[in-house]
Amino acid sequence: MPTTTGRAQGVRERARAEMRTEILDAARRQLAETGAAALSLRAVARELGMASSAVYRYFENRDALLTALIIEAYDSLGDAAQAADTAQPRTDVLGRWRQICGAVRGWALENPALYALVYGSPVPGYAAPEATIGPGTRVSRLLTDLLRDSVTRRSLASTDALPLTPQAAEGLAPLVEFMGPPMTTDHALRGLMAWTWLFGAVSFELFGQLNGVISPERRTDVFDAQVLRAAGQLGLAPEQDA
Amino acid sequence: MPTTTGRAQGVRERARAEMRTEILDAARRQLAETGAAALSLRAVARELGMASSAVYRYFENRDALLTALIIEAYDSLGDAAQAADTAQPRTDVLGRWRQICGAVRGWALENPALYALVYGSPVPGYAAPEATIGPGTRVSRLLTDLLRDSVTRRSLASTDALPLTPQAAEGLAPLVEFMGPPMTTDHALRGLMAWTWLFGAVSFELFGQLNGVISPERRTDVFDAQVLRAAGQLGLAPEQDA
DNA sequence: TGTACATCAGTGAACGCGCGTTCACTGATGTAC
DNA sequence: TGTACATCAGTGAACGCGCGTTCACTGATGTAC
Repeated sequence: MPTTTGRAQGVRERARAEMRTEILDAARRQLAETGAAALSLRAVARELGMASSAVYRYFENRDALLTALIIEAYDSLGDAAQAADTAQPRTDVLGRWRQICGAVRGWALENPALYALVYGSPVPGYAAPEATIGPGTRVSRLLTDLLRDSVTRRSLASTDALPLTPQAAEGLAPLVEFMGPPMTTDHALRGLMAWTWLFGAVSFELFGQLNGVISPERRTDVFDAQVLRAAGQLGLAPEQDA
Repeated sequence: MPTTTGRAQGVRERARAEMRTEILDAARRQLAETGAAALSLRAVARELGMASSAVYRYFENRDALLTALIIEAYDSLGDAAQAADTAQPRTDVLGRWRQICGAVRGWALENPALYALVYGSPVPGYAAPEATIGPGTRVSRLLTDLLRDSVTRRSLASTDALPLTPQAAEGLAPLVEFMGPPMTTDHALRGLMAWTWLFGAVSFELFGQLNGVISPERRTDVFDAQVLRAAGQLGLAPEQDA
């Protein structure tokens, strides 16, 4: 029945969208202070000067708010990493790897609460819905594409593939499929380790595990050094590997 | 004034200690269900059938309970890793590395809530007191000792030390000191990456990041494969490195 | 060994607080004729 | 262009709940003589 004029509804919809982002902004701010588990609808509403019940016009419940924040986080991180990637010449795979790593770390340092939300311990009692899966794989997709470019350009040494048990190869099968041809099980294992290292390094730094281990003012330098070594182990910088 | 007979007080003290561990047990159980942020003194007391105020006879407040759990977690993990280490011949550095990694992962899978407590996102509003620092370094200490044994036994190749910027070396200085002589900056960087990878891998598995990436029933195999590769990169298995 | 006293574990009520969610409502904005 | 009606954002009170912490208390256990 709504034979929308388009313009008029547009105004209301725009107001709705604005209010929605205002709520998300406030929620993001609060996340930083209290953590995901203690994120409170009422506090969000309070910060915006509105009745807590009004938030329900925009989000079905607290979990829906959390889900929106998670998707936002994955998307924001994905954007940052992708921008860093495409700013490099496509052929400069080492440069792309370094830029992606730096972007992931930089984004995490700027948005520690959002990072913890998606890469920290799961929020108890909250099960991430399927809608978060897609955005969650954007960084992996970038790394995969990078690796594939390396392989097809022959700059990834194919000679030093190491042996693997059949069981391990079987376990890596979904990842090989995600990577797509012509990627092999060996590429999958290397990529998995690089990916694991990258987020392990960022998590360690953010979650305080490096305190007393790496001088705070030199963390970027140490991170960069690790990025280079990881590139060698990935096979991106053959002259460094062995 | 208390000219303790020793025996009598011993009874009371033993009862105290027992009650304390009962409270900690209940708290641990609850941690698994609700997460650290939602850990509740009242719920712990309820589970033990006592008044919530009684808990204050044993722990000054909620944070003190959390601190006790954190120390317990670090100690329990440290025990597991140490037992795995010492079960291997001291000269078998590769075997020790594999066992330590397996023990860390195994402990984490058995105690996911405790693992998340110490290696997950920090609990908002809770600042870990100094008492947690010592127990927190036990695994790093094991890995460091292992690396040193490798070096002194010459089974860690010293020829393939890669270049490092002075800034990165400076940042690694506290770690080099922690490792003690004769460890170098290169050893520190390698050790840091292995340590980062290990906990990154365990966190990814526990926090659900491997869902859809590695077949659940083959995760142990894939983990073992990574452990071997990491050993090569660490320099523990020279025949695999390069 | 027996008695007076001190210590201390545990109780239960109370404090003030914040939470998620529902619901009947008001009033402004948009729609249809 | 003007009017009757529908839609919908936002309100405020209420629901039932759980939380950490304090405090005066009771009664059992241990201590000193």
